[in-house]
Amino acid sequence: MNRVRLLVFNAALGALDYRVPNEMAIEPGSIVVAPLGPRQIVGIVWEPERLPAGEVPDSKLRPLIEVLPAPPLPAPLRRLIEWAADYYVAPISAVARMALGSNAALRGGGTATEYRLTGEEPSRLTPRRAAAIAALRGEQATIRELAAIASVSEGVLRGMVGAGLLEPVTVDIDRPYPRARTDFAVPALSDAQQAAADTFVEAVEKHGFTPFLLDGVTGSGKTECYFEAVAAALDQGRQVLVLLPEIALTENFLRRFEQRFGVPPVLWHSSLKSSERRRAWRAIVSGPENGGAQVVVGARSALFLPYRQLGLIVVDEAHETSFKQDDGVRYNARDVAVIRARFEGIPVILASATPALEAMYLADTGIYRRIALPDRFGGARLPDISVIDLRAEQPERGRWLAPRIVAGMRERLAKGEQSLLFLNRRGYAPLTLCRHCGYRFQCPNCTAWLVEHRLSRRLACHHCGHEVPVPDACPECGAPDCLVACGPGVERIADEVADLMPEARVAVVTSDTLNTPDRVADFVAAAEEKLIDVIVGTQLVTKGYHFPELTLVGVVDADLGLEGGDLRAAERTYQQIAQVAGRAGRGEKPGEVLIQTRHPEAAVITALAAGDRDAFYAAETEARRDAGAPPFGRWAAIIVSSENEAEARDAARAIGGTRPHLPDVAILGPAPAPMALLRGRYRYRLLINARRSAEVQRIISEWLGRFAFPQGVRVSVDIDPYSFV
DNA sequence: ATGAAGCGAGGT
DNA sequence: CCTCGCTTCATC
Repeated sequence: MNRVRLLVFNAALGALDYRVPNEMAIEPGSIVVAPLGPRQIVGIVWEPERLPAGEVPDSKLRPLIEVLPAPPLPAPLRRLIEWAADYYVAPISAVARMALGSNAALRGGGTATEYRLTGEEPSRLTPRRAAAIAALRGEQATIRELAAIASVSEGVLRGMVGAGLLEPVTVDIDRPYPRARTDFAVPALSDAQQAAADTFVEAVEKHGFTPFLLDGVTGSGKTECYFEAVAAALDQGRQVLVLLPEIALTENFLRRFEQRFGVPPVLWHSSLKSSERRRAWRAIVSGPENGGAQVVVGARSALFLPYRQLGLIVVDEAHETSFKQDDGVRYNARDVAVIRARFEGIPVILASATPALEAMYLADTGIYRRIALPDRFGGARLPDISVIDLRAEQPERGRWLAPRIVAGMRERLAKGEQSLLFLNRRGYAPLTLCRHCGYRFQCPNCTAWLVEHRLSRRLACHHCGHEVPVPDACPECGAPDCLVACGPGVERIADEVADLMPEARVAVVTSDTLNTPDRVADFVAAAEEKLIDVIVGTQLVTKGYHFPELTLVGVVDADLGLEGGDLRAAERTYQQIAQVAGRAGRGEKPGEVLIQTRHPEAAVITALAAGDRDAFYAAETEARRDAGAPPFGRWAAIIVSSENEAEARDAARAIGGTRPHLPDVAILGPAPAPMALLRGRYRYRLLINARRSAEVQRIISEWLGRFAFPQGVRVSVDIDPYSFV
């Protein structure tokens, strides 16, 4: 009897045993189709000793149906999946799912029919067709995807196909990607860059697990250094994965990549169209030969893909908190990247100007190899940083910018240089209230105020997407014209700049305004051509951009990130401000940074002002040590949620009532989570603080494994949480 | 997950 | 005696 164990993509089922038909060739990692009741499911052949399952007699086993035409998941990836499931206390099926692109990709081959505009412009157009033509210029995708892009129904587009406005294009799913040329444009590196690049190249050629921390100040040219390591891996016929924190970075990044290698990389992110995803996945699994993927640039979800021949992983902006996934499997891509490199036996480069404290600690203790680039490229100097004490230097009434920032911007405008104002708050105002009765606009689904967006004339919740038009009268007392905006968002700051300097050209840069690659490209081009004088932006502007004429950075509210009692608040504030400060003075002209705060004495602010990074890390290290926080201790959260408040509370209390009592483990709660209502679900939270030596994951899974909860209750575990909401 | 089976309440 | 809506159970 040829018996085999499958990992199936369902947490409740987990592992099921099947019989292998005689003529079928399978091995661990094979992706197969199996019968389940009346249905067919996809499963991955797994080593039975590594995937426990209930005993089922041979006589009950049904035969596998077929092996899918995709390479088996390699052993290092299977070990990584097991590791992540254990470490993050997540169902192994949920982790394994991230390795598979889509069901369609598993079949591979074949063609897809996409559509594009024919360019015909008939004299008479219905409004929907006109809107579709405007939205779809330059797009080519399936009808369904085009319908989503143009916000029209599929029926409209089908009608347009019939009318000859759209034409079908047959595309080969597995068509090859162009080859990268490692000698396309070899850059001239500084001595420090060359030394770093040489170290990376040597590690890539030796081909063993080596974790690097590429610790280089903003503007030091980290990317050029690791591009040489990428080139070395490609020359060896291996693949490279470059993880980036946000899709906003890619436009800029892609350009630099193409300038170095002559072709764009293969992209992987959540908003790929289905045919793009299919093509990318096939190329990734088929390896670097024959037009397969050589370099994959992706968001964190690219980390679990079945690369055939991985030779190097790079995590750029490795300190970014968006590498931490906050729903489903709550993994941190930065940490998992290092583990993957270990299983694959390859180097991994974590690049950052402001490394996470954990990474600094691992570098200090010699576990990571630190490669430092302490100077800016081309002799540019780091900017001068000064602090504006808002209690002493107050903005005018009803304004948010202190006179010194305004004077600085006027000076830059007169000289034809650019200014950047940073405020990590989208919209016009974070809170709207009625001056008559005091009514505050709150989200019905979340514990959060509705944020006024004046550009779209709406009040929006930034957590669940709930939106309402701004009303004319108070919904509570009915008084007309009584609503007042409280506090500033970037739109309000932009208004203030326009008021103070009517001749300045102001650009608001947030995820609302830069929501497509085209808009990002337009913004970058406009900034580079000096068609913008003042940029007002959220954290989107803190990274990646290089505008030589930008010489003044103003931080509107440095205290914003320090509120809320978040474990990493100080670190994140330091990183954000250091990153945005790094946008100033990247060219020949020196930069200046002005930081507005009400707490100029805070350790973060004094360290920033003094340019003393070591002082900040030293203070933060001691604070973490005292709090038993990472890297010295461990935190974990258990989040219990339900649409029914009482159900969530009861489940959380039931869990709390059976808490284990262990000497190395402190368990706090349950208490309502800081966002007690999120997307319509009531949330309770338990926090676990443990010594490093405690086996937190085992304790939690044994603790929670005893419970059976009602249908609507979800219990999720967050190991090493970043977000404390 | 997801469909089938089991079961009590209420309707014809 | 049937149907509806709900819970429980099995799927290898």
